[in-house]
Amino acid sequence: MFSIGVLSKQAGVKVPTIRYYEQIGLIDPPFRTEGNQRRYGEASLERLKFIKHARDLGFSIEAIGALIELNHHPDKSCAEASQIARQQLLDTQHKIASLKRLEVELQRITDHCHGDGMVSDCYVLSALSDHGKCTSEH
Amino acid sequence: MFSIGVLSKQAGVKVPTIRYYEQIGLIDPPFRTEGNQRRYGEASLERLKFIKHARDLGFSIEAIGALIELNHHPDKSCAEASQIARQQLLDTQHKIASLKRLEVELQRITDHCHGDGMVSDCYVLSALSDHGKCTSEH
DNA sequence: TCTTGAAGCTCTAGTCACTAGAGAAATTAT
DNA sequence: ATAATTTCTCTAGTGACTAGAGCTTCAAGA
Repeated sequence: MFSIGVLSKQAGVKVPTIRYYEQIGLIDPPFRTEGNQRRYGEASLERLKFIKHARDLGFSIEAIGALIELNHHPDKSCAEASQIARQQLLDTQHKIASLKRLEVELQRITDHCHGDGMVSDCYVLSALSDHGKCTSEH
Repeated sequence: MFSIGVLSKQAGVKVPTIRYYEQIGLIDPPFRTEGNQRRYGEASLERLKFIKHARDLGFSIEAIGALIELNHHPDKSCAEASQIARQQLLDTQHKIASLKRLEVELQRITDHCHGDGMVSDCYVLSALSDHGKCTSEH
């Protein structure tokens, strides 16, 4: 049995975040000492690590909740879990593609401006004013 | 002079967002009709398009505020504008690099799971439980 | 055993950039 | 004149936390 501070360090999740996860029902309320302090066991640590890892990979709290719910039914098919992960992969790929388009535009804009002119001639400012100068959609 | 609805359509920014921008001081309060409705001119449209474009490129409201402020001093050096844009480019590149690492892990996780097994054997769930299975840091 | 200082508790409010909804008033079209 | 649409203000909600106030409990050293 360990305190919330120890759990926090073990899992790499901040103390207020753990309390927040409990508040929204993502983790179960733990035992309490007589003085009302939280005490956790190994199972809590494992779950919190799971959550942390999934958050780091970009899963939403909602998706993580669904995965945990699935985990409670070991005899069910894992099709749903697979689907959630695949969707997360697609979302990530879309974000990458979108950011790459922005990168191209930003590179073009900054390449044109060396920061040594006057504001009135600044390509950064004029490019932002005029979407027509962009080479692709975004 | 046109209404907030027309401005909204012209700039591609939703009506409540325009009011929000006014509230936080990103755009100036416009004229009002006798009946208290907002009426805008061309200058407002240009500024709103500028904001929209910069937002689409990922600039924060704060950065946009700084760029607008610069725009009010045409005789100053554009070094600061250039710096803001370069920082935005760096941020974007970091985000892309980070998302690419996540993509690799997600791809690996989903490749291992065809969704036809049982939850108890699911690679998605076990991979999320065990960071040690990851091939790179994230 | 006492004391001190760290760690814990609850609760509220703030972050960012909006978005949604209620209920009333103004404007536009028929 | 009436009906339909738009606009107004205001409050509250979103996601995923983070920060702070003011209080209590715990663990370690003297």
